[in-house]
Amino acid sequence: MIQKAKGTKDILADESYRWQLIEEAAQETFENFGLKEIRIPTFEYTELFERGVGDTTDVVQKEMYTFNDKAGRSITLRPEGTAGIVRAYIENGLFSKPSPYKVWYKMPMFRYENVQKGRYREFNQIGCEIIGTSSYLADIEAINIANTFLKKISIEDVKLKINSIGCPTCRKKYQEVLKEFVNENINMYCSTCKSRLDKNPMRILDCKEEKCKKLNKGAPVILDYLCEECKEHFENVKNMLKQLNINYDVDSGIVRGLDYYTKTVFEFISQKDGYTVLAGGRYDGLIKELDGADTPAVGFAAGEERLLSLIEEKQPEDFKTELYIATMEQNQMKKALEIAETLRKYIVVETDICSRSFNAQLKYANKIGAENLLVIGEEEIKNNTAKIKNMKTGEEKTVELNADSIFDSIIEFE
RNA sequence: GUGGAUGUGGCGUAGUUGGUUAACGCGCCAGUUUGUGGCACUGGAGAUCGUGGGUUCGAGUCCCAUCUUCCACCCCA
Repeated sequence: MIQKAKGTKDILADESYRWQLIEEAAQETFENFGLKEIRIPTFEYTELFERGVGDTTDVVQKEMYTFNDKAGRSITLRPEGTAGIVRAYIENGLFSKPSPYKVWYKMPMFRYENVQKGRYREFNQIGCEIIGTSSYLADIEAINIANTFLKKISIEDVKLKINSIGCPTCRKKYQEVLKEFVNENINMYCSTCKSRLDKNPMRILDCKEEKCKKLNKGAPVILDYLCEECKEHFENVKNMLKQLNINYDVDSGIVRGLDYYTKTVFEFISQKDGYTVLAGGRYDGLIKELDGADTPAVGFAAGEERLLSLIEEKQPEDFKTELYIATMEQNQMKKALEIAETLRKYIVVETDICSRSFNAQLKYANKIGAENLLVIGEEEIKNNTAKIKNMKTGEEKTVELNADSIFDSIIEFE
């Protein structure tokens, strides 16, 4: 038997409406902030991610779905959204649109990693990008949008953590100090940390090994080495969050695994599951890195599967069939279909499509939870009247055999 | 990439130290019921026991390999 590919998921008809709920909430939230939806290709040339996301990152080094197409071009299924959107921004000359350029998206991402809780190889991200402003107010806007969205889908059990990782200038200074600190005890660190020293020293602070954690005590903190501009930016962000009553913790351990981040980074972490449901930050250097003009930007992305797992207990109502039309014999089908066609402008109507017996039709109507039942037989056609029944209460009513009269009595039942 | 657990009709399970046509509940379909569903009863469809090897007269049961799913590490949303 052919199974679904590892790390993928079927979203069946009895749960797709929960996804729609989240997606509708997302669309509403983003639109209320004036963002419009963008859709970009599922795959790009591999180079985009190597340069955009960073070729030393784990995502690029070991998690990409990369292959050669028939003409020998290296293609990669997008592992994240930002690089592609920035590519589209540059390629389509969107800098000539009113600035800032603000978009949101909802699209599947692909990462070849081992499956575990809240993690799939094909997963869906909902996110946004605000391109063209360096103001701290844009950082606030991003966090504010994220916060509003999470509230709208009733996710309260999350903690906002923020940090600033500075700009290339102050980060360079900091990394030197950090390297000196680590170097004093370098042979006591674990082997991965040793290899991180040159490549990406800030990752060392993120190490989960007990001995490394201990060694890291008293390590210099990036926040103490921010340049004037970065420092002021971060202070402004914190002040405004306070004024807006958005609770946050400053966590100097938040480093982010993608190379393009600068200054403000933030994560909303689930208290229950411990994983990040939404994360983002500023990426002032990315557009230039991808051969665009020097343009600041900020954005975030949320994992839809993770959001969903947090609201699993809450089961909103799926839609129900409001009227089932049963026929005694199939020569009443024409009438049934005519009435159904008219009523479908307003309500959900089902009729028999299995050539079932009258009795079997009723059983089916009951099983799918149809709210009302209309029976059409020889008599009804002759007298042009029929009985309509509320399946829940059992209440019955005689109506004229036309859409208006049927619709009216369905309304009356409610 | 590393480590642990798992796999029997659509779903949830049973299957005794290896022994005849793999069982049960739910669900699905039909009938009892050519004029009203839910209840009940009767019948039916549906499983090469994850896959491939091996041991054996004989494997759902034992051995090996492999895959999936779940969980953890790494990393990330």
